[in-house]
Amino acid sequence: MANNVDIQESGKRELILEGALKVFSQKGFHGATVEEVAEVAGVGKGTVYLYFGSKTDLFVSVVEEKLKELQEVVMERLQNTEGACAKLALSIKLHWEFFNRSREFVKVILSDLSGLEKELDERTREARAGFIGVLESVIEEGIGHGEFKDVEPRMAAYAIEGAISFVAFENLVNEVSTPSIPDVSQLVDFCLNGLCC
Amino acid sequence: MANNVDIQESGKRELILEGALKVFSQKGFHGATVEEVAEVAGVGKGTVYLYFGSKTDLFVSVVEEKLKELQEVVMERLQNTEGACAKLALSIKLHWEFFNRSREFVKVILSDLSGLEKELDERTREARAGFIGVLESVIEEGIGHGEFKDVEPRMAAYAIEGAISFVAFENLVNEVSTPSIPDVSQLVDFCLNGLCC
Amino acid sequence: MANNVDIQESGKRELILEGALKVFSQKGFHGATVEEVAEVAGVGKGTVYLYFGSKTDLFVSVVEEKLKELQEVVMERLQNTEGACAKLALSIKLHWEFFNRSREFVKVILSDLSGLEKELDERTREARAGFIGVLESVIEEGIGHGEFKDVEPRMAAYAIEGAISFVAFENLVNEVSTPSIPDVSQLVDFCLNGLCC
Amino acid sequence: MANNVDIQESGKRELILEGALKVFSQKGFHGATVEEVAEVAGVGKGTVYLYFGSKTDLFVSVVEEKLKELQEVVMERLQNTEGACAKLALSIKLHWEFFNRSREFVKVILSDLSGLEKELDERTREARAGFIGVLESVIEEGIGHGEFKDVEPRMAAYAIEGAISFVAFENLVNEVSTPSIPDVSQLVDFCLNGLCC
DNA sequence: CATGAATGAGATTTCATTCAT
DNA sequence: CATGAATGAAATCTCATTCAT
Repeated sequence: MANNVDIQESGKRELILEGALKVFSQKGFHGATVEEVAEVAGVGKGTVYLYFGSKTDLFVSVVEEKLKELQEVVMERLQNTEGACAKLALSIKLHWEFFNRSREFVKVILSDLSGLEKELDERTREARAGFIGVLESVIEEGIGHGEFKDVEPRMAAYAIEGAISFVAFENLVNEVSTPSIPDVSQLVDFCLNGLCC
Repeated sequence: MANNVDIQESGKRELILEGALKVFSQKGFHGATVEEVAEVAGVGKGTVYLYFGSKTDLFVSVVEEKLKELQEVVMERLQNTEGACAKLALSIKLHWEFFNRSREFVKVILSDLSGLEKELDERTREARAGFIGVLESVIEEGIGHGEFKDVEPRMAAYAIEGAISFVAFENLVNEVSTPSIPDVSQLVDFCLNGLCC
Repeated sequence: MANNVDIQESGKRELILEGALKVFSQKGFHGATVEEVAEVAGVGKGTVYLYFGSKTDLFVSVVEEKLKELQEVVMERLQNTEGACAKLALSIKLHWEFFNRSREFVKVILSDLSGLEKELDERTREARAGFIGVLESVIEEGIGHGEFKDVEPRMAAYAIEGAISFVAFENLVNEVSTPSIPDVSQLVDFCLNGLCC
Repeated sequence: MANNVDIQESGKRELILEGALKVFSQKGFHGATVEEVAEVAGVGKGTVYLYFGSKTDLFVSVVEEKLKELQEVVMERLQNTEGACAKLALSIKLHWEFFNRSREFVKVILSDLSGLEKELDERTREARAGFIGVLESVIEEGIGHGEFKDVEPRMAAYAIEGAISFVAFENLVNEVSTPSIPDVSQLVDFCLNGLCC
C-alpha cells in the first residue's frame, strides 16, 4: 500500500512533506485536506499517494521527520557540552527554539490521532520516544553523576516535554509572537531547580 | 437552536455527558460519532441534540464539566491548607488523582480542536483558563510570600499543567494501570525543586 | 390514523388551523415545522396529532378550509349578480381580495407537494377543483348565454386562476404592500377583454 | 466551494442537469434526493457536488438553464415577426410548446422554494424575470404602437405567464398526453381578446 | 384530552482514495 | 511518473411522529 521508498529522487517527497507541515500546522490533522496539501506543495493530488500510503501515513511522516530533525540537532550539539545540567538546559533551549522556528508544530504534535491504525500509531510513538530518549539519557547521565536526583528518568523526560509543549502552545494561542529568551531561562530554571526559592 | 437548559430534570443530560466522556476518551473528538455516544449513553441519537446544540457543543460541555469539577475540588481543599508549597503540592496531587480517576480524560484534553467554531473554542479556552487560574494564584501567592521565585505565574502554571498531563498521558499509553504514589511525589518534587540535587 | 372528527368541540382545531395557515404561509410546507405550528396555535405538539393525522393532512386541511371558504363566499355573492360578465368580474375581485386578505396564502397554494400520498393528493385536487368549478360554471353560463366565446370552460377557468395567482404572487414577492384596486380592474379587464384594444 | 466551472468538458454537467430536470419534475425540489439525481444521471453522488455547489444550486441551475433556453428561442423567433399581437401570440405558442416538450418542467417552476438561500433565490428570480422581461417588452411595444391597452406591462406579463403555467399544469395532472393545438389557440385568444364575445 | 420528551429514519455534504489517461 | 475527475462511505443533524404521564 505504501510505496514511499522505491521512487526516484525528484524532490517531490520533500515538497509534499513541507506542504503537509504547513497545512497540518494551520488546520490540524482533521482540518487539513489532502487536496490542500497537494496544492500548497505544488503537486497533483494523486502524487501525494505516490509517495505516501495515506493521509495518516503522510501525517506520521511529517511528525517523524520533524522529530528526527530535532533529535539530531540536539544530539549533535550535546556532544560539545559537558555536564548533565548544561546538557539538559541546552536540550530545552533547542527544543524551545525548534517549536518557535516551525511555529505551529506544537499543534501538530498535540493533534488528536486517537484511532490510528496500529502500525502508524506505533511509528508516532517511536518517533516521540526517540526524542524523549535523548532527554532520558541526559537525565540518566545526570543521575549517575550525582547531578540529578534519583528519579524515574522517563517520567522526568515526559514532565519536561510536557512543560515545554504547554508553554509553547500557550504562547501560540495567546499570540505572543516573539517569545523572549527570559521565558526559556525561566523554563530551564523551572526544570532544573523548580519553583521554590 | 441549542436548548440545552430548559428541560426537565431526568438525568438524561448527565447520562449523555458520561457517555460522551467515555467515547471521546477512547476515540478522540473526531473518532467519536454522535451515534455511538448516544448508544453508550443509552439514549436515542436525537436526544443528544435535545440537550446539546451540536457534537462540538457536547464535547466542549464535557470538558467544561470535568474541568470545573476539578477546579472546585482543588479550590475547596486548598482552603484548609497553609503555605504556597503545600498548596501547590496538593493541587498537583489532586490533579493527578483526577486524571487517574477519569482515566482517559487526558486524551480528551489533548484532543485536536483546531477549527472549533469561535464561540465553542472560547468556551474551551475559558474552562481551561479557569483551572489554570487556580494554579496561577497559588503561584502568585507563593511569590508574594517569598516562597517561590519571581517567575511569570502563568507560564509556570502551564509548565506544571503540561508536566502533569504528559506524564499522565504516558502512563496511560503504557498501560500503567495503577500509577503509584511515588510517581506523584516525584512529580511534586520536580515542580517544586526541579531535577537538580 | 386520522381521527380528526370525533373530538369534542373545544376550538382547538380551529386554533391549529389558523396557526398552520400563518406558518405555512410564511415558510411553505417544507419550511414549516409541526412544532412551530403548535407554538403559534398555542397548543402542545402532540395535540396537533389529535386533530390531524399528519403534517400533510394538516396542510391539506388548511388548503381545503380556505378554498372552501372562498368558494362559499363567491357562490353566495354570485347569487345576487346578473350576467356572466359581471359574475366573472366579481369572482375575480373576490378571489383577489381573498389572496390579499390572507396575504401569503398564494405561496401555500403554490407549494411543492409533489409526492403526496394518494389520498391527500386527491383531497387537494378536489378542493381546488371545487373552487375552479365555480369559475367553470360561470363560464359555461356565459357561453350558453352568448356572452362568452365557445371555449373549453375548464381551460379558461385555469387560465384565470393562473393569471390571478401569478399576479398576486408577484405582488407579494415585490412587497407591493397594498395592491391597489386599479390592479384588479386591469386583471378583470384582461380576463374579459384581453390585451388588445 | 462551488466550482461549477473550471472542469474539463466531459458532458457530465449536462448529464446531471438532465437527470436533475427529470427527478425534480417528478418529485419536486424537496421530494427529490441528490442520490437519485446522481443515479438517474448515471454518475456518483459526489460527482454532483463537483459540478454544483449544493442541491439548491443544482435546482436553480436547472431552472436557469431551461428558462434561458426558452428565452433565447423566443427572442430569436420574435425578430422575424411583425406586430405586437403576432409577437405575443408566438411567444405564448412557443412557451406552450416548451412546457410540453420538457413536459413536467412546470412542476419544477411551481415548486415550493420558500427558504432558498438569498443568493440562490435571487438567481431564480432573475432567471424568471429574464423570461418575463421578454413578454413585458412585447407588451410595452404593443402599448406604444396602440395595439394593446395601456396596462401595467409587468402585471400583464405575469398574468399571461400564470395562465399558460396553470393550463399546462392542469393538462399534465389530467394526463392529457398530447395537448392539442386548439388549446393553444384558445389560450392565445384568451390573452389577446379575453373571454367576452 | 393534552402534552412534550424521546426517537431514529433519512438527507445533505465532505473528502480520502482510486485509476484511466 | 503525474494527474485530477470520479466515487461512495460515512457522519452530522433535522424533524415528523409516538406514547407515557
